[in-house]
Amino acid sequence: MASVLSRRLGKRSLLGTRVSAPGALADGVLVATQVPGLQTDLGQASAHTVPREDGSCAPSAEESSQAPRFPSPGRQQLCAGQQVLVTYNGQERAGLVEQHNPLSDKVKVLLPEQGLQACWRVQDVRPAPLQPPTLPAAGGPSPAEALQRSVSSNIDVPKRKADAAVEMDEMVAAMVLTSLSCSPVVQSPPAGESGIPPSRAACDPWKESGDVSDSGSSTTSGHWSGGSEISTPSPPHPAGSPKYSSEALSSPQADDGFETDSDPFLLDEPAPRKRKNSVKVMYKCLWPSCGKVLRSIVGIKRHVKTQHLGDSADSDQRKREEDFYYTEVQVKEEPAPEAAAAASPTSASTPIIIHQQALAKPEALLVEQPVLEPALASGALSQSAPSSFWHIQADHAYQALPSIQIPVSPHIFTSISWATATSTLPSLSPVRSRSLSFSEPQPPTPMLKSHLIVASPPRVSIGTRKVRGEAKKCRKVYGIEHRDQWCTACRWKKACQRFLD
DNA sequence: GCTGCCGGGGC
DNA sequence: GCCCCGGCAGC
Repeated sequence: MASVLSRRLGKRSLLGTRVSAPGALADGVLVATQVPGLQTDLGQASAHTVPREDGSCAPSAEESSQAPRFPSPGRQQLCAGQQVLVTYNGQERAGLVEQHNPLSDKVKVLLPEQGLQACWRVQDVRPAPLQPPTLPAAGGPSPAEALQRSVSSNIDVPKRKADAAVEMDEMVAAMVLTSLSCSPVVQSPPAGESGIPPSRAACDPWKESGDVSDSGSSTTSGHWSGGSEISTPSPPHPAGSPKYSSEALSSPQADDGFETDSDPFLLDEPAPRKRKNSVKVMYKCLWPSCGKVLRSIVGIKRHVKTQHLGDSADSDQRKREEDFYYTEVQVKEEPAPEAAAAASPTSASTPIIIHQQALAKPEALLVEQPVLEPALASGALSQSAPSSFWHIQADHAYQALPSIQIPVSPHIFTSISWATATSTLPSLSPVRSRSLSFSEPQPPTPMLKSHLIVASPPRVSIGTRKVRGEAKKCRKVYGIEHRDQWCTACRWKKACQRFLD
């Protein structure tokens, strides 16, 4: 258990770097390595690392607090296979660079002597031929300094026993808050889409890809995080980086933005308020006979821009126009086997398209994620005229009506009866015969401004009170004296849900 | 009058 | 959201 806790703490630690020794220690569990006799004060040690905006850590004690916290221009770039020296167990060890992640300044080093791999911060790794540990270069750190620097890689592994749970709770709380700050729920309304700040836009792929694993340290898409679980999770990047975006794109979970099971932060956690009844906002292309549905604004914008508007148009004008060619739709997150069966192969076989536009603006670097969720039933829409989902939701639990999404054209006078919906959702009560009708005053053009179209069943009965059902009701069956056996609706003097007509 | 249930309201 | 109830309408 202690090891598990330690492991969880390791994965959740935001404070710095851990060193794991999977080969030398049992089961590859992350174990804090400490330099003997160099028990540094935690507060002092933590001053050695300052989290930067890109999720990496930079030494700040030596580089002075007034110095700008940017990567030093002379930061060493290590290449794979390069021989380096690292401090391991208080001793200098020769190792081979396996990977160097410049963004997070982490270097994956293979220690042949110990037969293990581990991650070091780049400043704790010294190229072997250039900087022998016992021969500090001119202006280089003294041996004492070198030792102190080496300690910084271990600063975040104090012996935590009693307050470990408390700290973990704090970390979890921080993660939750962090993720909430980018959660779709708080997403700004579409009216402000065009004014999305870059940071905001950069935040979208993170939340929409649903894959926040290795968000900070793993920016090379699969190379860095492969194998050991050494990578340290870091908070989401406030400012998006191209590499980061591409990483999110190539995530294997890119087809399910809400699948957070792989989230290392939440691993082994009791499912936190699962997405029951969660509604997801997606964006549908309104271009005639397109109907593509993407989960990010930037994705749909780029889709419209590249696929329909073309690149030749003036960029400003294009940016304005593309807003007209998509709409926001709400998607209920729930398994819908019927919808999945009805989905056309178009949606089922849609490949994941990754756009790598190194020179484009940051938002254009976000992945275009075709919707693969069967619940969306996008297959039925993908090749149809512009349409929207009417998200209909029962307003009372006793009505036991699952919310349904009925694709209709917003431009056509539409009349939907609940009986129609029953055909696709058998669990719906056929009793409901209220008609749902609405007409769109807008001209029949695809120029539909992005609106969140959410319609609930009209509460006003259209003049006709529901015809009394023929079936026996709970009242008749059980009698007044057994009122507790009535269905809830009957108890509440609502339409009986047990004995449907 | 009995019954079903809509709409409203309290908590 | 859960629960109750007044009141309306069909029988």
